[in-house]
Amino acid sequence: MKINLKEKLFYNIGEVAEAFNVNPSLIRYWEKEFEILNPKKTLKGTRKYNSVDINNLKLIYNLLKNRGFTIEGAKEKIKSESKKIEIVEKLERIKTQLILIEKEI
Amino acid sequence: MKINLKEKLFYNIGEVAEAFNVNPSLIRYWEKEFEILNPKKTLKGTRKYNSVDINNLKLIYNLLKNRGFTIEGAKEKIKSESKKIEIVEKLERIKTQLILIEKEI
DNA sequence: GAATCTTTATATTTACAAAGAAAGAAATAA
DNA sequence: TTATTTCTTTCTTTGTAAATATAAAGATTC
Repeated sequence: MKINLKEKLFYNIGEVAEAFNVNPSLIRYWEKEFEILNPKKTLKGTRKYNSVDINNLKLIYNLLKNRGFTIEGAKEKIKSESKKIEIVEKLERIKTQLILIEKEI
Repeated sequence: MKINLKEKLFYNIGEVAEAFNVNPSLIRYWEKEFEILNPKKTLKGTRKYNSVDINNLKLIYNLLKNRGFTIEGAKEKIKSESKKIEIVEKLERIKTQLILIEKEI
């Protein structure tokens, strides 16, 4: 990324595209393909990217442009990663439950 | 894979293609793309696949068809994996050297 | 004659870009 | 200020190039 995207709360597609050095159409295309990419839109439909959107874009960019995944492959990867996170969270909750039980005993 | 490829020492391209449920042309195409794929050939040029070749095919198939890599991405992945293995081997050799030195002291 | 070979042509899929319309922003005139 | 013009950006839809996969052709081998 040329420009650093950490000054504003929201960015337009042009700024984002320039930062990633890709065509704006590509950013829109990724939006169609990847569920996680969901920038807010103004009433007239202009996209507004916040830091979460930027991070998701970084993730997608990395998988596609650096790590050599296909779009489908990247989708799967993202899904399985988020599943892993879910499982870890589940285990964390179980852990705190168990600690509580231990204390009661 | 439909058929299990563990009975013979060598298989022809037709058997391999059927086992992976792909077109023979695809197997030849992958051979052009992936250096690691190097089946022996008879004097007349007929390909003979042994277990190493089959394993390499499994690896390639898995990266492309299951894990969603592009061809280029899969090539990179294979390279970086083999580099990892090289490094581990290097470290193993250093370890034995160090043990020898320790004993001398 | 069924399977394989190489080379070349073609189909299919994937990833991205172009085109024309609409909206936004900036400069200029009333 | 408030219209008006002008230039830029973004929109969606459609088109297209590149990558990937397969098929065809003609010759050769099993």
